[in-house]
Amino acid sequence: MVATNRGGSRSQHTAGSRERGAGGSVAAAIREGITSGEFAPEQRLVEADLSARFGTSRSAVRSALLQLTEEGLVEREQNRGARVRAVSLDEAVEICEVRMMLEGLCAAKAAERVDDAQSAELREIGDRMQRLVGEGDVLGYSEANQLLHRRIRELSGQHTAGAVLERLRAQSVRHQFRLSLQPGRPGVSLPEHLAIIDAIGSHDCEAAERAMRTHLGSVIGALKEVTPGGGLRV
Amino acid sequence: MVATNRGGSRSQHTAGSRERGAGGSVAAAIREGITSGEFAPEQRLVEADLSARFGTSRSAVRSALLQLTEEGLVEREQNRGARVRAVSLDEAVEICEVRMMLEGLCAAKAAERVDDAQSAELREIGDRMQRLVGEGDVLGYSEANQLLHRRIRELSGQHTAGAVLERLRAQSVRHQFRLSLQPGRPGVSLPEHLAIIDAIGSHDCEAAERAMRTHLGSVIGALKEVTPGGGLRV
DNA sequence: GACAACGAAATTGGCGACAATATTGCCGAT
DNA sequence: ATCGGCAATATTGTCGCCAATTTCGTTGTC
Repeated sequence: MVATNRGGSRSQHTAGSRERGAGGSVAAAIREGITSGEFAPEQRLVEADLSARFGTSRSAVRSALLQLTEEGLVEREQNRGARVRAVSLDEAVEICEVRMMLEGLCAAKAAERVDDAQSAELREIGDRMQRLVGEGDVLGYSEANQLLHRRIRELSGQHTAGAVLERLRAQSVRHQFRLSLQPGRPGVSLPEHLAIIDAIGSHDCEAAERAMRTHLGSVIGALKEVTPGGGLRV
Repeated sequence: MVATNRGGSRSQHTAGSRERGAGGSVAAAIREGITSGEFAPEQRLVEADLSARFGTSRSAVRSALLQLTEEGLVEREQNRGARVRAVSLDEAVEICEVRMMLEGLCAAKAAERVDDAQSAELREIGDRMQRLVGEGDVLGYSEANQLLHRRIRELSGQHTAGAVLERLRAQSVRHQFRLSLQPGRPGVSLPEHLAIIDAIGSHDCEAAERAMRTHLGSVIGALKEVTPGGGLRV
């Protein structure tokens, strides 16, 4: 018995978020439901209901919920089921502090690695952001914002940091969205974004890290200001 | 009712870590096996074998494996089973870069929050490290090293960063251990640790962050030097 | 002798059923 | 009317079984 054969040569992967099998697609569906707001925070996620809804078996839902628990999107209690995890404002701030560090790292690495075509692409995103702010397209700006951050992450080549950031983004998407709807917010964050793009384009690692930190520091300040009550849920 | 040996063997784990249910304790056992080196990298983890070994059902092992996959400790391939994930040197370096940022954050926050008793505790750990290095107790020094980093994490009050760091630590424990056995290594890292303790003790956030970054930068350098071949597995 | 096709063994994936536990509604006593 | 105990329900936890897939050994053919 046992088969302790080792030494297979698997190419290293990036711990990204590709789904596996049927259970994975169920997890993706539930994740989508949570991030899109269809499933509200603290809402109970009953296994039988979800299995009926997605037309799969209960065990598929079960393993999906287990996976999402690890990702920090759902909470489970012994014999009491799963529910959508509500991240408090304090947690959202903590997440932003981690982002400040990790995206700072990614920005520095990106500044070190980008070629001309790539920095031109970033500048194009910056131009689009500027135009969208001018047009008052808040939703479009929010999308471009996410795109810019993701692109910088990708350009950094930091798979570990990227995986961590992707998970944290899923957890705090609700706070992010709420913040993006705040009037006057784009006017503050736009120049910060442009500064990041400039620093990366001129291959200035330190400036890129500093600019990214400044930007996320500003996000933290805005988060605290919007809900000064403290650890309220959202 | 055939030989339905249920409830067979559990309850011997009073494990302090708040694992959930039987499946959780199985996950803890497998995790222990991986981090302790009992299960080698790339070694196959056959569900039936593990269930026999731990006296639990195959589904418990199955869900445990799923959880460990999310934690980044095992890899799974469709219809081909699970195996212990081998983290390459490149990945270990990436992990250290993330640690550099996140532990830097924790050090800064710790410097901001510690009271006198806590900083005295840190200084005591520093004294112990110094003594252990003098005695040539490499293993004891490695333990004290982990304790110091963990304690700083705890003092920082940063739960999000702490959770990320804990997961990354489990992934890179093998590289960490290998590095600690390197001759001359303690002599290099000891003063770095003492500098961190000093900075936190004097409530100097910036200095604490800088000292922690310097320390982990040195760890990265040592990692690269020990295995200059590149992305070899360990 | 090498190679391809075939078949048997091993292993995982998924499903339904049953047991354990928590929650809810109900009833009676104070 | 309220509170505590008790039964009914709802939901999760766990198990064994069977199908699907991969892997490995065998055999036949060129």
